[in-house]
Amino acid sequence: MPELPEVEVVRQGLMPHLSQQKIVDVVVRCQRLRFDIPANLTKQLTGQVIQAISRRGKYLLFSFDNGTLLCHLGMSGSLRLLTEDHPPKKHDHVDLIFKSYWLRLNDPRRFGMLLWIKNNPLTHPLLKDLGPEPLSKDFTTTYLVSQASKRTLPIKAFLMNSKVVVGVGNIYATEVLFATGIHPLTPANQLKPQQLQAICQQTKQILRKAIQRGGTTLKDFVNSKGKPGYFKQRLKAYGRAGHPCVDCGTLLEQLRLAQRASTFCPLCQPITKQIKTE
DNA sequence: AAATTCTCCTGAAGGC
DNA sequence: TGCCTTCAGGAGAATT
Repeated sequence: MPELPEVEVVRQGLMPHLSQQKIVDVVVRCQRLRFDIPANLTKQLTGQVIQAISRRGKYLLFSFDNGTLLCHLGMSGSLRLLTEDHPPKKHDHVDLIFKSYWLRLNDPRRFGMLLWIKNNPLTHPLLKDLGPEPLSKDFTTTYLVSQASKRTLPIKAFLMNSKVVVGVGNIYATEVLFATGIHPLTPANQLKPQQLQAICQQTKQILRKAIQRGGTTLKDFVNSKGKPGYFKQRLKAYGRAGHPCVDCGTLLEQLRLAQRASTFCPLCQPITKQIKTE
């Protein structure tokens, strides 16, 4: 499932090939994603030149002179850059066709989005309330302390809230809390500044390392060339419930938090006395 | 208001 | 073999 590192890997893979390339046609085979793909997409995009490919959180933004194509890969979406026009496979919903490239969106679970934004994309409802980029200078300990002080929700839900910080999904939130020795249920406002500093630092470090390794491939994720990422081998907690902790050997446990599996080490990430267990 | 739950969707995995 | 249930989850929408 693409989180920030995976989306960034896709962006970096597409950029050198598609920057300044003109779209000659658009094929929409299935328009029902998270939101319906706008009916006028082909008309808006045909003949337009990609000016830039940027990222905001887990969103990809393709900039054109007449607007912005906003793309979210959801859980299972992938963008593949083809150099030949292969016959479409199952769930190959959309093609952006260039002179010598085919950019193909495949999304089995259809949680992704493909939207056309006419005006400044940063004022769009989906983007305007997003929190800071975790790898930017705006994401600081001071910021986290101020945000966490007024919130009682579990730190893991807090970290995965895109209004607090963008791009951190279940995999990386799980890893950050393991790396910092913090129990996922700890209320955000009970964390000490020192712990929030550790969260801030580890978030940056883990995301950077994941990008360097090409992202995390659990099952679906491939970059724009169809290659998987190699960060899965580095995951210490996510997906390892029932396996020994890499630091102390205790069997990792799993709980359910905000509809998501949360794996943690009961010894390295102790629950504090204040936390309710039910 | 903040916190929690529901919802969309398909494919894989497990039970019988 | 097949049918059923459960699970995986990003994030907006709905509800508490």
